[in-house]
Amino acid sequence: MNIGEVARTSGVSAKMIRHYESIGLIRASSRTQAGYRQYQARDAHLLRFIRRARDLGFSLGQIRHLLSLWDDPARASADVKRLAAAHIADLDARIAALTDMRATLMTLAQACHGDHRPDCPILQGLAEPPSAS
Amino acid sequence: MNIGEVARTSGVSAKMIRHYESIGLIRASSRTQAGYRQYQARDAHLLRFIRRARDLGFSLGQIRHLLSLWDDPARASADVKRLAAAHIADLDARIAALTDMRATLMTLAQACHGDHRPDCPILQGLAEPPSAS
DNA sequence: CCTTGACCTTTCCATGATGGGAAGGTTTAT
DNA sequence: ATAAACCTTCCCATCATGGAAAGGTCAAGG
Repeated sequence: MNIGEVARTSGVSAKMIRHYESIGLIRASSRTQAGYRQYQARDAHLLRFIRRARDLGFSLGQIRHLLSLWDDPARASADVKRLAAAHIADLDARIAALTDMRATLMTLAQACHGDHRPDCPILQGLAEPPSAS
Repeated sequence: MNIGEVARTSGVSAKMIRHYESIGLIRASSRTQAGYRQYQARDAHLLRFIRRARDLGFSLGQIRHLLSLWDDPARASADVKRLAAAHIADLDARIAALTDMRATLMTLAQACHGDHRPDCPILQGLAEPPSAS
């Protein structure tokens, strides 16, 4: 399989596959005489794993860790769970931060007439210290 | 006021103030003979505006727009409100994406024993196509 | 007057994950 | 033989931010 085909079947772009190889996330594939990378079905499997982990928001560093656990028959599932729990905590923090922004912005936007006049509570809210009340 | 002081009073780092100047988000300040940037109270005010907008998650591009509206006495508040609404929609999309990740990950993590054994539904979920059920 | 420490200056590099594009080689099909 | 569709490496860009280097300036104290 050339890189284009494995990209198609794994959902990871050829660009990213080369990148993952360059940072050592995946092992360098074999090459044809012309220098083309050659992949097997298990490479596609691995890339799909990475793709799904990315879709769940894991960083490449965390994925590196997940892959080493995946690869280790003597792993403890507790280690995987701990990694997942840490990531969930991170997601929670990000969701909370975005939700706070959204709430503040909604409050300001709701107070804004949104007409042809210049008076705007949104700009006022940005210009003045956020009132605690 | 030197850059350090205005950084302290505005909450924007000196590094970022120079950066904002270099990309034209704020005008270049006057300089002392020695080349030190000099700021006035209104510069601190402007930087605080930028800081609050950043805290609400606006991009520098959006802030550029917000600043031009802030500066325009003939603005229509509808334009500000539209910008805010677009940003709220963006926040909503990001919150939804993160919430989806969190839910999927929680489902997998809850099924994981988290003990010394290698069997792990989290890794299985990443290795296999997510089941639709 | 000189030193020291706390400022300031510019410039280059790094992050994280991804994409774009250039310049060139290969393979395949017409 | 040629064109299309691949592939290769290398460099650059994103976005907002920080770090560090190498050097100039200023104020306080010996």
